[in-house]
Amino acid sequence: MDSRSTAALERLRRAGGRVTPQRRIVIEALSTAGPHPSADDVAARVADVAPEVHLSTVYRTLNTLAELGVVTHVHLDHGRSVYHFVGANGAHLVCRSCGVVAHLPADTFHSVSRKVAEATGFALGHGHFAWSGSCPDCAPADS
Amino acid sequence: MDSRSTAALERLRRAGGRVTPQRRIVIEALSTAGPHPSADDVAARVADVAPEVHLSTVYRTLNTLAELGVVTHVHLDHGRSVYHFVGANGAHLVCRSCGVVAHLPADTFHSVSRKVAEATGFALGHGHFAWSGSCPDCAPADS
DNA sequence: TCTACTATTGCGACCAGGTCGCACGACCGT
DNA sequence: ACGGTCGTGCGACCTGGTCGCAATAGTAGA
Repeated sequence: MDSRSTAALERLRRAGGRVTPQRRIVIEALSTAGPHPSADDVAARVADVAPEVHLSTVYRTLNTLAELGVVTHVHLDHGRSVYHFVGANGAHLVCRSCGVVAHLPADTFHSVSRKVAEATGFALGHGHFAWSGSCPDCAPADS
Repeated sequence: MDSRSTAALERLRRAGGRVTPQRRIVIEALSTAGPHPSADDVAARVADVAPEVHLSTVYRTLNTLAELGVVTHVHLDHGRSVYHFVGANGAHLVCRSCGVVAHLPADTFHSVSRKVAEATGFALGHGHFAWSGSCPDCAPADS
C-alpha cells in the first residue's frame, strides 16, 4: 500500500466516509494498475483479487474518490476513459493511432494555457479531456 | 441548401456514394442546426422534417460523411459529441460549467501545437477532442 | 465493549448512445 | 429501361455506466 493509497483512505475518512475492504481494494488496484488504467482495467484488477466486489461498487468508489478530489478521470476516445490519482499537473495527450497516453509537463501546459486565455478568454483545465494527436512513434496527425 | 451542403453531396457522389433523400435531409439538418449540433440534435431536426428517417440512418450518414472527410465530430463530455463540417482549423474548447463550445483560432492552435511538439514530440490533431476549461462567463477552471 | 446510526454494498433492472445484420427498395451507370 | 449493388428501415443487440432497494457493516459515542 503506497502513500497515495493511504492518503486516499485518509481523505476518505476525513470526509466522513467509511473505509471498507472494497474501497481499499479499489484504491490498491488503482495504484498498482499502471499510470492510466481505464475503469475496467481497475475493475478487472479488483475482480482478480476479490471477485465478489461488484462492478457498480468499483464505479461508485471511483466516483466518490473523484468527488473528493483524490482521483480524476480523463476521457480518451469514444467510450474510453482512464482514471488516475490527482497529482502532477499538466494535460494528457493520447495518440490517435496507437492509443498511448502521455503527460504534457506542467510548465508547457501553463504556457499553452496562457496563450489560449489570451486568444479566447478560456481558462483551460487540465483534467477531464485528453488532447488527441500522434505520438512520435506514429505517423503525423491527420486533420 | 448552402454551399457546404452541396459540396458534401458532390463529395459523396464523387466517392461513388449515392445521393438519397435521406442523406440530403441529414446534410441539410447538419448545416442548419447551429454550429455544434450533437448527434441527436441532428437526429431531432431530421425527425422534424422526415420522421420516417431512421435513427441508425442518421448515424450511418454521419459516419459516412466523416469517413469522406466532410464532417468531423468532437467528443465533449461523457457521452456527448458534436458534429460539424470540416472547415476552419483550430481546436474546440468546451466550458465545463455552461457547456458552451468555442473555437480556438488556427494561429493560436498552431503555436500551441508547436510548443507541445517541442516538449513531448506529440503532434496535436485539432479534431476529435475538445479541450475543457471555463469560458469567460463562468468561474475559473478548477483542476 | 456494545449499540445504534447510517454509509456502503451486492444485486439486478435499467438507461443512453450507438452499432449491426438482414431483407427490401431505390440510385444511377450503361 | 434495366439491374447490380449501395443504402435504408427495422429491431435486436452491445458497451459503459447508473439506480433503487434491502441487507450488511464501519464508526462514533456511551
